[in-house]
Parts: sequence; C-alpha cells; structure tokens
Amino acid sequence: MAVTRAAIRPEPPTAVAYHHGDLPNVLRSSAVEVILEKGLHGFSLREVARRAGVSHAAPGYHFGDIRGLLTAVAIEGFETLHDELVRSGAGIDDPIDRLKAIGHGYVRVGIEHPAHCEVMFRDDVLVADDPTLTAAGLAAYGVLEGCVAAIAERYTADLPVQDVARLCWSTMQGLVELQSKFASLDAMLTRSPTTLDEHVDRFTDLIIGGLLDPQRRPKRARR
Amino acid sequence: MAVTRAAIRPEPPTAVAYHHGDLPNVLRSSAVEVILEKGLHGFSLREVARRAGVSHAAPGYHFGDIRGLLTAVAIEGFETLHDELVRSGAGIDDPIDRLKAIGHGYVRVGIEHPAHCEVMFRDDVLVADDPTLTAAGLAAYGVLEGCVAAIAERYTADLPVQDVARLCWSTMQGLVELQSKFASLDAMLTRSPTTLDEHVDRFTDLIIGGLLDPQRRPKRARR
DNA sequence: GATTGATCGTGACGGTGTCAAGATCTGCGG
DNA sequence: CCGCAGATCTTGACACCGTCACGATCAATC
Repeated sequence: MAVTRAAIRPEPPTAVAYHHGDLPNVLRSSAVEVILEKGLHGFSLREVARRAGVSHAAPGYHFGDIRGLLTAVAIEGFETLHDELVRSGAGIDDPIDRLKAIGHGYVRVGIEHPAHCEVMFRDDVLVADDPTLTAAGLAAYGVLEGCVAAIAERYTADLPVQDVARLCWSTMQGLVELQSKFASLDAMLTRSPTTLDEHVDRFTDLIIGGLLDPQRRPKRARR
Repeated sequence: MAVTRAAIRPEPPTAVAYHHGDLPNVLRSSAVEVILEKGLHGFSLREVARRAGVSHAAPGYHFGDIRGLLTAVAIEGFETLHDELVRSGAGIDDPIDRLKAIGHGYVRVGIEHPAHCEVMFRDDVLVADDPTLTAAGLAAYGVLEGCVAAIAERYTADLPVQDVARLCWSTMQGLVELQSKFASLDAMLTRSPTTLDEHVDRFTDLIIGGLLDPQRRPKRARR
C-alpha cells in the first residue's frame, strides 16, 4: 500500500472568484515565473504580488509565510513529478524497461520544470514538516519503489527493494543537481556535453545491469 | 574584480594583522557559525559582521558580495572534502575497499561540516563560475575518479570509468540531500532509521557488486 | 437589506544588501 | 624621524524586503 496521496492534481481553479479571481493559483504560478527569471535568490513575495497585480501583503494572507508559498510550489512539483512518473511507466510491461522510462521521466521533469525542482528539496526554504508536502514526495517515491518491487518479483526475489529504490532515487536526484558540474567537466575535457538523458541511460544500465545475474534473467519480452 | 583568493589549505592566518586581525578568515568562520545556528535561510552579512565585531559593511569590502562570502565557505568545504577523501583512502591498497572508504569519508564530511555542505552545491547563492570554486570541486571529484580508474585497471579494464565515477558522485550527493526524506520514510515504516553510513555501505555494495563479473574478479588482497 | 466573515489593501516597523564617502592605520621611501 | 600612499575599516544613506495590525471591501446568508 505504501503511500497515500490525498492531494488533487492540477488544482482546478476555484470555480468562481471571490474578490479578485483565484488568487492562490495565480500567486503560485507567478511565484514560478519569478523563480524562473530571477532565481531563488532574487525571489521575493513583493515581486510575486506585483506580478499578480495585488498588494504586497496579499500573498501573506493566503500562504502565511514566504515559506508557505514556496511549499505550495514544491507540492505542485511533487505532484507533477508523480504524474509524470506514472505516465512514463504506463503501458510498459517489462519492469526494467519501465524503470528506465521512469528515470527519463524524472529528468524530464527536472528539465521542463526547473523552477519547481529548485525548491522541492530545499528544506531550509520550505516548511519541511508540512504533511501535504511529505505525502506528495512519498507518493512520487512510491512509484519508483513499486517499479523496483515489480523487478524483484519478476526477476530476482532476493532483491533488496528498499535499498535499490533509494539508490535509484539518490542517483537521479544527485544527477539533476550535479548536472552543471558534469557539463563543466565535459567542457574541460573538450568534448561534447553529456545530456541528462544519456546520463540516465548509462546510470540505469550500470545499476540494473549489475543487479541481475545475467543467466538468471529470463528472456525479456520486448515491445 | 572577483573575490577569488588564492586558496591554500586551512588558510594560515595572514601572518600579521593589518588593522583588526585577519578579518577574512574570521568572517568566514563567523559565517559558518551563523549558517550552523540560523540556517542558510537566516543568514545575513550584517549578522556575520556583528559576530566578528566589525562594522556591517566590512564583509562587503573583502568578499564584495554576499555570494562572495558564501563562495569562500563553499571553497573551504570542497578543500576539506578533498583532503578528507584523500585521507580516507590513504593506505588502502585494494581500490574497491578504497572506494568504500571514500564513500564513508564523503558522508563524514557531510555530517561534520553541515554548514559547508549546505552551501557547496547551491549554485544560486554562489558565484557559480568562480574558477577557484570549480577547481576545488573538480579536485575533490578527481580523487573519486582516480579511485574508480584504479578499480578498472586492476579488475576490469573495460569499465566506463567516467560514467561509474559520475554515478558514484551523483549517488553520494543525492544521498546526502535525501537523508531527511529517507529518515521520515523509515519513521513511517516504524523501523529504526538507517544511518548515512549504512546507506553508503549498501549503495556501494550494490553498485560495485554489480559492476564486476564475480568470476573475473581476482582474489582480493585484503588488509 | 443588514450582518458576518472571508478577502484584500494600507501603512508602518525593523532588518537587510550594497554603495559612496570619509576616517584610520600600516608600511615604506626619504 | 617624517610624511605619504594605499590598504583597511566605519559611517551614513538608499531602496528593498518580510511581516504584522488595522482598515476597507465584497459575497453570501439570514
């Protein structure tokens, strides 16, 4: 069973506006904009308010804190991550292929939603113990762990599912974070930069390829 | 002009003080204190200045920017990381054992110098393109890559050294970052928390154990 | 149609980063 | 021994920020 996800997905706009419109959603997307343009460093509640066309204290009313707003962004990030992981693995029968697809989905979220990713794991700017936040994070993790469990079930039952799942998660997270460092490393070696997807392919091959005894693996039913 | 000091190791106090003492070093250690107590969120140049007993603009003179000061802290962190990795692997002949020792050294730095680690990879609060910073980071990475190269040389020459080294680096980095998430996951499963060192052991076993064909591995010359 | 509560604006306070300009000390040439 | 130049630090100011208390405004309900 693992993880329960309570939260609703793209958060449908609160049907009818009270005063101004559905400010919370507007503020959240404005926040994403600001992070995107000025970075988390140049982020400010007042700038968000300005961009949303409301007074400087309006964000405080809905999110209480600056951390509250960023937490909302992080939750949204985890939810889209969860959805993307599910979507990436859907329809792929072989769990190993599914794991690779999930890995690609992970970095795809990192690429397409950099603002969210810049926040999701920065506990110091979030209310780290927000239950909705941890629930959303664990829900996304649950997708990965479920896939690893499926691998264990089909191939080698003695696979330490928890450890492997955490290994994969750590690797993906570290990869997203170290991406720039790797890029500068490639540049220093004067060779074409390695893309995130290439890294994912190589890493998953290295991890998975090693986990399973070749002869014990049944034929893979590809496609 | 950039802030880059010609960085030597523990930075011997500039022999004789000009006015106040060797302010840059004092400011840097004060900065570490502040990060430790108030977190990166509550960090401020003025607080650092107060703690060092100087005026509020003194840090700006030496480090130019708030990012300059944090960059200096990050550089110091990478340097101690480098030293610790070298120290951890010293005297261990078998490169696989050395890799595990290096992994433990990595998380040890994460535990013993949390303030530095809170900064080292946060490009948004650093001058990310500071050459001294990238050099220090690559130097630390080089220790890891050298160890993986030694594994390839002794065991399987066809090992993709770069990829494996990056895999290990990503894993360690992700592990340090996801530590709290894993802790809450353990708590949710109502079992004793897994320590960082345990994670390192399991991850390196999973990675290394899979990389080498068992029969191709020569007897390990332990001790 | 008045009331009530949610929603948002106004204004203020202390704190912050950063810059310019002035003060102070150090080392060095004379 | 003196004075000068430059490095080092302080002072002061400006704009911006987060957050709070309070007032204004609107929606829905009785």
